[in-house]
Amino acid sequence: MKKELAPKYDHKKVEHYYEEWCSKGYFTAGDKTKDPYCIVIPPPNVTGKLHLGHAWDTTMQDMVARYKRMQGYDMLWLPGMDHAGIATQAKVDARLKEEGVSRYDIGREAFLKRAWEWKDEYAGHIHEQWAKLGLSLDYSRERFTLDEGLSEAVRKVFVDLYQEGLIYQGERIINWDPQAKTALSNIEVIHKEIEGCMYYFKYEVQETGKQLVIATTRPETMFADQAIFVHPEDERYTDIIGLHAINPANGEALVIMADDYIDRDFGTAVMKCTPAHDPNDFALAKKYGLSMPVCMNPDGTMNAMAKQYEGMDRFACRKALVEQFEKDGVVDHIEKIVHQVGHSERTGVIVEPYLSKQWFVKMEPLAREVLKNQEIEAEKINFYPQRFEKTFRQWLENIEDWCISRQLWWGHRIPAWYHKETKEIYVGMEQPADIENWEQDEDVLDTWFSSALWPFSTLGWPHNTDDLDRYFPNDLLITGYDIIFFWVARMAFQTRYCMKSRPFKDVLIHGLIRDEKGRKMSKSLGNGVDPMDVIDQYGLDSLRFFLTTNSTPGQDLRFSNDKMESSWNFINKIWNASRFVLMNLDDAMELSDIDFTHASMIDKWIINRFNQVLESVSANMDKYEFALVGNELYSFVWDDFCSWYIELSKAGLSSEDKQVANATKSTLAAILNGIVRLLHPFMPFVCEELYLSLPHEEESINLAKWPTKIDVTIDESEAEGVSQLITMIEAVREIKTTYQLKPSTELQVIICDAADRMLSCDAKINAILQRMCHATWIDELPNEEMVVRAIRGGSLKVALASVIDVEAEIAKLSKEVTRLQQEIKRSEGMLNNPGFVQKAPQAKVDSEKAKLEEYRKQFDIASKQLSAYEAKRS
RNA sequence: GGAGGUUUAGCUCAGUUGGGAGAGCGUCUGCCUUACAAGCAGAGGGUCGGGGGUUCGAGUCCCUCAACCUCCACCA
Repeated sequence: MKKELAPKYDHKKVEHYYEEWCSKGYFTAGDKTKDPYCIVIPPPNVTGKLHLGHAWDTTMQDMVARYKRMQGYDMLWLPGMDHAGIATQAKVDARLKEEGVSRYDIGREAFLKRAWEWKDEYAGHIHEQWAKLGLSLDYSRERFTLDEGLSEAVRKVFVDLYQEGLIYQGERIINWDPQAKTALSNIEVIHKEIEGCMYYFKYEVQETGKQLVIATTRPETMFADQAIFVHPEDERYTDIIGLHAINPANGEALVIMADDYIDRDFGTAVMKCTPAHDPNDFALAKKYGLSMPVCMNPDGTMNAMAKQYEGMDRFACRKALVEQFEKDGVVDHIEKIVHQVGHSERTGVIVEPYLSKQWFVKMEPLAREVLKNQEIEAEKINFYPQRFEKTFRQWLENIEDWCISRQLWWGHRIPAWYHKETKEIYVGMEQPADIENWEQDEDVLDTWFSSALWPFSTLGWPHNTDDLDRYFPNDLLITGYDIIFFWVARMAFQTRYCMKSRPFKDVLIHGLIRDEKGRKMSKSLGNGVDPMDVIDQYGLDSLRFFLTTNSTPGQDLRFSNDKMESSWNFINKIWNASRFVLMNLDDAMELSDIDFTHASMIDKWIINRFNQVLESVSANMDKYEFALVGNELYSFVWDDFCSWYIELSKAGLSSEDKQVANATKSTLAAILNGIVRLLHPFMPFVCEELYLSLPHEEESINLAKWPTKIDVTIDESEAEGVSQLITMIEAVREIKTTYQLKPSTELQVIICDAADRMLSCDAKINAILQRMCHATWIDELPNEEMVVRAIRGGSLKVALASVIDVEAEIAKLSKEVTRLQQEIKRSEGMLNNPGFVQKAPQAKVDSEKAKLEEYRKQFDIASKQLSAYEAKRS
């Protein structure tokens, strides 16, 4: 059953197959007669809608999935979403705020109910968008990071790591987000350059009355200062070591201590030590056993240590304190500086380094295992492009312990319980039997703790499922370079720990998508492009082709409306080519009717080109070089197939000889069917429409196989004949343009061989010349001046005495002669070089010899003609 | 302070083991040729950021300089 093809390409009328494809189970994995291939989707956050970056990331995955399916793999592309702890909680908080309540008003249980409602709502949006993007996901295996199975996996990993001593609880300086009121890991802190001040304050040495000047950027933390440090060998200060200085903020005496951590060249080389509010100070305090009081509340306001400033916001306190110091003459001077300050990745507020009790993963042993396995060929994760492995390794080599507890409600609650009386701690998969005597840890785990398990938790781990056995390790992961640390590295060590394996063999890293001006798309700039709008305007197939053919692995991609249009035009071109083919095929034609027995040299030429393209396209697909594939298909379809073959085929189609016409029809049908299959990973919808309209085998292109070489070969003289024909046509067209003749002007041409002997007319070629460029090949040498053009293997001449511009022809020929001389010189140089002849591949040497021969022939013809014109002139 | 990226036609970018500089868009000229004017046929346009080196041969490999960008680590 063939489909009718509409006269005009309209993406909106074509992109409707998705539900049908899903319901027919084309994307459901599990055919055990085939080899498995598995990709898991990077789970999008349930916080919002998918943006163009998601469209790019998932389109590449879909391309691989469709390619692998066509190659005969049992392809599993597993979908899922991430609960995105802090981000989702912030969204739900905001929604509650609109209703005038806070999460504390409604309590943990009711809050979680609201969060699940949020999740359901946004999961719905994401499903709609995945459908719009045409993704060949196996929805029967969809997972969510907070679902029951994944939660079990999370608990098991936590318990195992805890029991091995790789998870511990500790009081440390962590990054505190005072808005979300939770701890953050290091990589959730974005360092941004902002303007600030370096405040220089005067301290009085208690014992001597002398003045010390000490710098700080955060005066409000002075209430928690515990000591003053100088360098032990700093002669300026050696005499005051062991004495005390008065803290101007609260009048307390701070002991002056010495440690070689102090940089003698920085500032005044005197540092105040605030153990609970700075990681370096904390380390010093630990070394010397100083106490570590905290002077702030979790919401970023000052606590009772700040005396009259209690309850004031940290920055308001800073301002007020400095004003007070100005009045009191404590300020030595204030320097405006630009410095890096940590901001929360999610809420954007300035992060407070803060002493707090949290859970940590001890990273060094886990990272070491990953690094060790990167040395083993069968165990390493292969990065595409390779340079990203360096990024990955360097992070693991300099890793710090991972703070995994979050003071949130939305997430996996930490499976630790504290005994109400004994304060004993219990960590286990299940709650203690006598639960009434225990209280569970209030905190939840960092979202990335669960995402780190994604490659195997989604397949059923910790249970031994068939899927786990079959699809793990995954074959490929595709993601952006921005989450190598967040996610790729964490999957690497958690998978190594839990599964004693790499999570996936290959990881393809892509860049970020930017707007037309090259800026990052962001909410604050309001320059985001909604993929759904693009799809509405140009269609999904155009978007997919744009995304995959205008990008280089690992490089950023700039959105461009011009290139979207160009993608659409390409699809339109294929559409029209298909219409042409369909108009010329017999309605009843099936693939089984294809017969190349009487194929012409032109038919063989395009078949040969197709075979070449197929080979290189397959090789580049295997290397994830989608842009190279797309560009090659673009020029094959547009230039070779449409501009040359279709035009040349018109002669064959109108041939009296039925067998010849049938061979041409067969070639048109076979090549176009092959093209549509090669393009299916890029543009599944239009390819389905075309596939079903043309002679085809399967009920859907989703079931079609990746093409194989067509078993028709072209011999050398035939190939030469086509090349010669093409250059003839080009020569005639160029002459007509140069002499401002209408394209429809009938010209008579003669063809000469390399020795300038006139060749007699070939009727078939003549018919083609007629059709392609309104030229007639004649046998008689005209008795008048001729324009000459080099063609493959000889020359083409046209009698144009009345219009020949001798000077222009001389100029043109001189240029040509010079060019040929240079080429001959270059070619001879190469071939006379023993190094080249001995070392270069034989094929290279042969082709160079052939080129040289051709150049010499053309040179002879051109120089002879040039002298003829010159003689004429004088 | 470390690491990485970019620099090629007017614009946006390709250029996979070193072997005659490419595409899309834009520009100029001519065409409604019965698949496509969202098209067809021609044409013009680049000392491949600068300098040096390796090589018979460098956009491609090495060194160096410059400009722009990104990430990581940052100190009171």
